Amino acid sequence: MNYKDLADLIFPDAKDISYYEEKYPERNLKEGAIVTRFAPSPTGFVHIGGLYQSVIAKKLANQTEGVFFLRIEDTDQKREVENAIKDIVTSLKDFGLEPDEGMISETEGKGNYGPYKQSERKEIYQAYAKYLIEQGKAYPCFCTPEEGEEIRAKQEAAKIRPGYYGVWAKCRNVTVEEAIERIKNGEKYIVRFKSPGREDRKIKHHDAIKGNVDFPENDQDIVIIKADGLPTYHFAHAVDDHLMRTTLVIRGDEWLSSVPLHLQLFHELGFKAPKYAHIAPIMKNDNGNKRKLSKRKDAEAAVSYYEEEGIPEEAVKEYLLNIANSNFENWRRANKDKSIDEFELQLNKMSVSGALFDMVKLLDIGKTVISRYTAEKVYDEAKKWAERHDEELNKMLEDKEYALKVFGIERGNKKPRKDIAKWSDVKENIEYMYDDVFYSKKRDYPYQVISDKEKIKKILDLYIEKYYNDNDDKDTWFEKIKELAGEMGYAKEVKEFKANPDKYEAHVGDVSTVLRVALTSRTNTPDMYEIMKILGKDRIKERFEKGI
RNA sequence: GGCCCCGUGGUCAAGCGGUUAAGACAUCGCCCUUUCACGGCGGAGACAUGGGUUCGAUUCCCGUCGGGGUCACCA
Repeated sequence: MNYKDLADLIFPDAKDISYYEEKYPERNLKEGAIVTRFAPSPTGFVHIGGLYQSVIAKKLANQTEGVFFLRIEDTDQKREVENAIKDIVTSLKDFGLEPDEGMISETEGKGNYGPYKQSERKEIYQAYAKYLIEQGKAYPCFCTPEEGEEIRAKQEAAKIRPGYYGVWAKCRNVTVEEAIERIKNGEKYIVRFKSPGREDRKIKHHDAIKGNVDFPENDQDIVIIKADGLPTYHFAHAVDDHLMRTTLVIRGDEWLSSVPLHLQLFHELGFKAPKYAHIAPIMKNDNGNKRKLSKRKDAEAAVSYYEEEGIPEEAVKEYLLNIANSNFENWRRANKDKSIDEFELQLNKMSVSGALFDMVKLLDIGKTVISRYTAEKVYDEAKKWAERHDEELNKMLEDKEYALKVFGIERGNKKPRKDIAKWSDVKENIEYMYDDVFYSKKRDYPYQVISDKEKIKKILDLYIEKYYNDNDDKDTWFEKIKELAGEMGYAKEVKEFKANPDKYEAHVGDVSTVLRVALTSRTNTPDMYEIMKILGKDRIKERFEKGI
């Protein structure tokens, strides 16, 4: 009896691997094209780190006219979470990161290298596991999980390196005959890789991001097929990325230390190994210690958070690109109107260690991104957000024509307003332009320098009766406020006031403040001329009457 | 603990043996301005540490300290 008999006994129905090799041929792409993927496991919501990887992967594929695909790694059925796949697919779509190939919904895949869900590839993994067994490069292991723990405990007690290797790999030397007999007797087993590695030898790895990294060879006989017949991550990675003809594996750097194993697997399977790019995670400061953004502790770890807060997808992507390649910022400044698709990402410029997540910076980018939008776009996005998250704002925005005027204030000129960082800022920013909302809420009138009620009333009355005219242009409009200041005995120019502080009680700016506060109940607003234009005389008058 | 990686202002980071050690965000001041947001100008603020190597180290080497990752029938 030989390895072949053993392999046939374990996987009687498995196809010969030549079947798959022919079915999934080399891709016919131009030289240098990168085939890469996002390969999450469906264990919950999409993490910002996953989005980060996807942004990078998609960009690299696009830049090189390659392929970006989505593969679902669901080989651990215990951890699977309902709707997770749907969530992954829609998150990518929301951020404009649709894969060229791979899963496009909970159940459907697109492309010629599928299935793109690992649980549907069971027979493929088994074919390759069988192939390894036939070659004596893998073997059935009869150790129970409990025995495994015992071995580990002994190793820890003896302070030696833990794991299934060398003399500890009990089943490695079980003869074919014995193995066959034990299997026939119904003994439970898993399949392990027979590692040809030696811990005292080094391997060299060149990572596209981390650079040159040397490791000891892998000598662990890791399991490749679990008790449930599904492969472990390592084995599935080797088989899938070979068969899907991946050229560049982009993944989190928690995988870096598995590289020796993976390279060995590729080698023993007779595959050409892909290149690797291990990305440093996005971190968070936690009491002086850095740690990865955590799904459990940090709201901002979930991609859905950004949608809920109304932070534009574009801002999130720009921020991520910023972390990826710090020269993005310079590029952006030099190319204000270009699409980020035109920016060329370089892997070797990526940071080797993890960056702290900076919400302040993200929001700053959000402000800039939104300031570039037209009133129409601001309206559309704000409306879309309001429909999902803010009923009151949604109602305010029903009158599109009016909303467009409001959003049009100081927008579209060379120095557009930068006061909205995220859609959830919008309501607070515009609510005073809506009578219903404005009058329904409790308002303070924080008058400043001129706070005497009589004087305020006089200013307001004079202004609306004598000076205000719907048809004034901005210069005339302001000229009149100056005249009003003069009539009140205040300085018509701020400079004059500053030159003669004792001579005047107040100046034109203070008069403006009175008007502004009466109008909006706040001391800070965008351009008051434009606000008055939109409000019109009747509403201005009404506000003056109520604002005293 | 073993192995691997990393250590430039508060944060993200240029730098790659000789620099007044860029830039961005944040912060402070001034200017612009009827307020604010913007914009402009300016300020403060950094090479973890100790040894080497060198005419000269932020840069190269070693140690120390600090941080991160990994050591599953999880990915």
